[in-house]
Amino acid sequence: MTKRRPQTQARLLDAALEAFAANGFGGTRIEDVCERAGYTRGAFYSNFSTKEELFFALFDRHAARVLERFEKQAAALGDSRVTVEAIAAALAEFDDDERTWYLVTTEFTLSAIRDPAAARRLAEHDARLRAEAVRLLGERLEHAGLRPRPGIDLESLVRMLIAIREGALAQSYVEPEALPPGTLERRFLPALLGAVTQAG
Amino acid sequence: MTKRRPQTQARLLDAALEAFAANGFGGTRIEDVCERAGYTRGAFYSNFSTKEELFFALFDRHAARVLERFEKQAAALGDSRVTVEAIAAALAEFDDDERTWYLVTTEFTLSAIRDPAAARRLAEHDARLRAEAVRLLGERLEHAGLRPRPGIDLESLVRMLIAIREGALAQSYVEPEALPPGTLERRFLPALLGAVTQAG
DNA sequence: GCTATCGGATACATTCACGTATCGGATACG
DNA sequence: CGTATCCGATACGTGAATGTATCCGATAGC
Repeated sequence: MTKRRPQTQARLLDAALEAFAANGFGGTRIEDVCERAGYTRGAFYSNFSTKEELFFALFDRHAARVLERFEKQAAALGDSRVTVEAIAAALAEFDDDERTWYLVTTEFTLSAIRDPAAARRLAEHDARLRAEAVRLLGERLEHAGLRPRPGIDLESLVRMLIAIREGALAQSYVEPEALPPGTLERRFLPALLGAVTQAG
Repeated sequence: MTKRRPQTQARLLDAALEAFAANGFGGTRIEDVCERAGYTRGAFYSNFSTKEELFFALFDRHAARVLERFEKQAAALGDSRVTVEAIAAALAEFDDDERTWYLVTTEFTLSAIRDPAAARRLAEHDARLRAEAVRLLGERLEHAGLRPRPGIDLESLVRMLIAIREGALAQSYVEPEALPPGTLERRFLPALLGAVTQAG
């Protein structure tokens, strides 16, 4: 019997995302999640056994969605012309719900740094995402008539771009008015990308 | 009467740092901190009123120490000659207890993103730290016979360097073997710094 | 449509962390 | 020294979040 079940789980996960983003993992009670989802704690314990399990389930769903969306974007871009500036501009754009994800994934990252099992899980997902990013960035550079300078591999470059994105977001969310998301990317990525690539 | 008092507070703060780094803010009980420090909860409530207060006290102490250390480094460097590579190398170095600080400050940042009051506090501290960094970087660049290219201000550049540092650390701590701390800095900072500065 | 099973609600007991109030020992001061 | 005050320990009460056990309604198979 499984008609309601997936829906219930999905709603609980949606609610958990909201709750964790609003109050953090430690700061949300199981009942918070249930209230947001429109259930009681009975429903929760019928579907999950601990708050941690819910957290991990949320991460897995989120990871799958991010990857899926990313693959679609990569596929959709096709053969369009690009420049270094265009690549930088694309990296300076942010979804509306980026903030919510940022809060939850960063907290997950923290737990992963403390817990080897979670770290493996996170590393695996990140590797898949990076592979897509490497593919996408490689295509874009090729279309722009560029290739990495000697000593620069795309994998590292992607890691660098991710680091910049995450680090810049942290500052932007602490001081949204002083540093709107994308500011640092727009200002520095063209120079950085130009410096690590060459014609060819 | 104040002989034991500062010592007790210091020990509680040390213990809190350990505990928060190990289990996160939400995940540590006040008693955890007291046990690590070798006291009972009575000592805690005699010195602090809430766990949040302890957290802020810890943060303030850390901020003061970092600033102090930073100023010393700036003073010690004096007029020595530098290159872009030397600056990059300096930014690629990490304390042993950097990891502990990273865990605690990142969690604090998350709470600050959620709470405007904490965000102001954090922004204030960060601004002081950035001001020192701007001064130091300006001196180093001058000694290297460089100045920022038009359109690049040092303040933004420092923000960028901090973003890179934090973002890279996150990846390094999740996969220490795949990406030891400093890897990305060594690989990309020379190019980045070279691209955003010019002789003068 | 009847029934067996499943999913979620309700009610309860328990655990756990918290905060306070009080006590005993140590320290600075006269 | 003696004493007043401060500091940390101990013991207790409280509230909140948790987990479980049971119940009721809904759903799928016959």
